[in-house]
Amino acid sequence: MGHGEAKVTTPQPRAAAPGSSGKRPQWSSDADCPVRDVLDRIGDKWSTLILGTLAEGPHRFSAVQRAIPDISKRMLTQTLRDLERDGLVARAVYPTKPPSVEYRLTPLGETILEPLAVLIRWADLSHAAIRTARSAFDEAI
Amino acid sequence: MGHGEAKVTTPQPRAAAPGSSGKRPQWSSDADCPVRDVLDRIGDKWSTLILGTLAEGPHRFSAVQRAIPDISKRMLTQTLRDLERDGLVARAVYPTKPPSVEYRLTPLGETILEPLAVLIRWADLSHAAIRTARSAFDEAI
DNA sequence: GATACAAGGTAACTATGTGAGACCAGCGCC
DNA sequence: GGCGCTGGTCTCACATAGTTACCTTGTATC
Repeated sequence: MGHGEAKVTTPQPRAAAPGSSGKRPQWSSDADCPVRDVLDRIGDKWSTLILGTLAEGPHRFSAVQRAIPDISKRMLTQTLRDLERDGLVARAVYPTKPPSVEYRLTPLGETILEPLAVLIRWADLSHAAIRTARSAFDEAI
Repeated sequence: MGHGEAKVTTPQPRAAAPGSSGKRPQWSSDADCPVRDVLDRIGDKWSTLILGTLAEGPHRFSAVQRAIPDISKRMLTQTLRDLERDGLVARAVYPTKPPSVEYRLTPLGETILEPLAVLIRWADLSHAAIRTARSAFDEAI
């Protein structure tokens, strides 16, 4: 069945906060809030780095690891699996002499690149101000 | 995500990704990478919710807590402090009968609203596809 | 036989984020 | 005096994220 070997770690649904009640603005704290979903995905330590790497084109497992030297194999595997589970990354196994596995962005995965780029642009523009504010705050203590 | 001190991993200069034409991508895994800074800030559980609440106007401490019912006082205080430290939120104390504290976005804080809105728009558009992919993946196990 | 690579799996451990809830100050109220 | 409100701080405990290290299967190389 596709690439899916029968052995996969048990998927752990991310539990969310108990239901809130009352008005819901566009910023909802509900469990099924899509924002929460997205931020839980890209908010971790490695997802954006991996997406950025795959944005340059398909990579094999070890190629991703070379591109992001300080990631451990375990986290690379796990993050890749999570991204695959969410349909942002596709995994293809080629039965070459040493079997090689290739990861690439799906069409859906490509669409997150632009929102991410907007955020990155903001980060680049603002990080000087943030660092200044941070220093000022820390010295004011 | 990293609250408090920035956890500095050993900065590793990385070579150009294989297969790419030597262009330096904006996706760096360096420790002082602004993207990491931003995602560490907004990637946590409450920051975006608080920013969204304050986007509607200044709020007092307890008003924010009413707007986000499932946040604990501890996390509210801590996240507000972190946002203040980064210059995204300003804190003003008024010596009223019970002293009241008002939080509002700084001009810098206002500027993150748009990148965030772009991301939220993507999340809204894509969360159906993500959930579908997730279900398919989970059942393929 | 020993070593290395491919792409992982797994266990043991640590670090951190988050939550629950007690406690604190000053003030008003009855 | 006792209770509640304001905006916090504090400690304890837990669950999850993340790291390190060692294991697998098979082929190729030394």
